[in-house]
Amino acid sequence: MMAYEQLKLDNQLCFRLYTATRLTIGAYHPYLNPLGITYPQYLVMLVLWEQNKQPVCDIAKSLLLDTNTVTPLLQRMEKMGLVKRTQGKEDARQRIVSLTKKGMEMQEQAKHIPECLTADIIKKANEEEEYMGMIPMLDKLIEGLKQPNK
Amino acid sequence: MMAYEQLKLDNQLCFRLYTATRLTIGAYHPYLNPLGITYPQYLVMLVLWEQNKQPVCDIAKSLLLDTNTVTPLLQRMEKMGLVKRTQGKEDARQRIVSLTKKGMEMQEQAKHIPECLTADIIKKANEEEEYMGMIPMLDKLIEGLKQPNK
DNA sequence: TATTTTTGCATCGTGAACGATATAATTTGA
DNA sequence: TCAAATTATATCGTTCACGATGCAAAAATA
Repeated sequence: MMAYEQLKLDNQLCFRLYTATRLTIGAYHPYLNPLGITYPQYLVMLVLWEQNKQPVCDIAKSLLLDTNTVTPLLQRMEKMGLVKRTQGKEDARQRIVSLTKKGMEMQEQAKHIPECLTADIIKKANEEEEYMGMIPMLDKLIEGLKQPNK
Repeated sequence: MMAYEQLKLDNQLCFRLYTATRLTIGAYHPYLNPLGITYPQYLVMLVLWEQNKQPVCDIAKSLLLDTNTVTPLLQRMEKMGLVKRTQGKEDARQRIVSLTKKGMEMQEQAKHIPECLTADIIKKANEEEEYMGMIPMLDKLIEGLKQPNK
């Protein structure tokens, strides 16, 4: 049985994206484990540190995720004492998510993570420029594909 | 409260990788749904079409995954009638995974998926060269980070 | 050879992703 | 104004990822 050339794993861009993502998220573990949060939870923290008190839908929009992913994530984070969720005043459907004291203080502990991670990647895979060079392509890819989530 | 510049979502390479991956996998849905398989299952099929009859560990190695991810995946695929798993003869610990007739026939239906996907992405996000240009960088990134799974 | 270590596979538990669906509040528009 | 459509959130079920752990077979080593 012969594989079609185009079906070979080695010719798949998506498989590379998928693998690179998994491994890169794995590289965050040494820094996120001490904080007790996962990578998706870290992303939510980034969003809230940048802009506190947001309805669930805005957080979801920033992360290009649906609420059925974000809601349980926030529920776990609330249970951990990182955020609280209050009823919206103007729009009663909305749940406004805000950082607790603990959630705000975590920013200080997290502020070196990006540079640590860059350093780790450079050390293991060399050359920073190249990775940064991917950014415009990834952005274009995301922009083109993100329609469903508006 | 001010966010540190480096903690802004917009400065995160990994978030882009993560999002681009999710959206790209999503772009496979129109083609994988008719086959009744998921994207990770499609990856397993790619591996087996390229080389039938492999122990679980080899499949896992190809995909840079651990057996605790691959085993349940294969169990589901066996239940769907795509593969069968037999005891290894030389090494009794191994489970040899092979394609069923149904699994082999699926290759014919799948052979146009890569070009369809490329066409979709080009149509939505323009310019093929750029995405292909990411391949060497992703490979280097993967190579540098993949140590744990050997 | 006997013991230790490693390897291959499996199971369990947790946390995402995401399709499908539900519910209530808001908005639209006939 | 009142029904219909939309929006914001939540719940449920399934499938991945993956850490932790267990077990038996094989390999390494004393």
